[in-house]
Amino acid sequence: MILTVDLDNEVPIYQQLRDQVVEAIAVGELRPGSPLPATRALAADSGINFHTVNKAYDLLRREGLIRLNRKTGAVVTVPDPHPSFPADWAARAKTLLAEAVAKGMPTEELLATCRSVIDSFANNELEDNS
Amino acid sequence: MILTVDLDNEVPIYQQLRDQVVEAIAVGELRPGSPLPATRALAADSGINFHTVNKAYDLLRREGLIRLNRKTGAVVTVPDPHPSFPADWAARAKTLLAEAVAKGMPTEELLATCRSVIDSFANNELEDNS
DNA sequence: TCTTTGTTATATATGTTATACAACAAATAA
DNA sequence: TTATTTGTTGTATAACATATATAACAAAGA
Repeated sequence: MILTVDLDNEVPIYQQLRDQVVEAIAVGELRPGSPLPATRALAADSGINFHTVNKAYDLLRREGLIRLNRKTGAVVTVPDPHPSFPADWAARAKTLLAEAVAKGMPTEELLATCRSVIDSFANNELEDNS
Repeated sequence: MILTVDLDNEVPIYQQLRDQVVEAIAVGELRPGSPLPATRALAADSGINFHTVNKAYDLLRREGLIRLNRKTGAVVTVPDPHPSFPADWAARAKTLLAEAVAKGMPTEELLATCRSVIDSFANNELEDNS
């Protein structure tokens, strides 16, 4: 599990860490039961404050993606989706898709991009099973 | 052109306004040449400060979606996409799609949701032509 | 001239982000 | 038992983002 931060990026550090963990779960690099680095270790390796890592882990915990305790550290959980998640996600997807349409991207290209990204997740999952 | 704001929403007001304009352009409710409300008028109608409206309009201008001048006010422009836009957009789409996959949403449901949203844009465009 | 429009400037209040230092509690290893 | 490692919590500070308030300027049109 390799996590990196870009201090020059406008995206907050804790959000960068959160996004990388989410993508790692999506591609199957992290599965239910997989451990994440200890907050202090990750902070030292990344050259950032451990409170910032703490905030990223707390966000992931509130999203229901990881579990935290003193015994095992941070561990990926089995997904337990809220009933409202699909609708909430669709609303955010609408905003993102609208931006692309407003900027003149053809709708076929939008769907092709989404399909390509999703396929890249699935393909990585298969590779990890080998 | 009806714009509303939700002060209890965690999303910043200027971002809410920006998102609504983007969606209105995507569905064809706003087209190249369409005027937007004057900053002071919109601020008064929404009960917010006109500087906040100003910030939303400035963001839309920097995104290349509207044009601002003293004569005509804020006007929707013809989309002039940057060459890097599709790649940048794909990176953001990846983050959003990864979240849904990590939360256990089936990939077919993801694509179906995207397709449904895009279709809703296209359908509204046709309705506006009548 | 008067009004309307965008534009710019300054100031204030509140919330967010990130860091720093410190201490506590629980589990594990020596 | 002692020492270490882990997550957890607290306070403090600095920088930046968000939103409001008041004010003034410039350009176009009625």
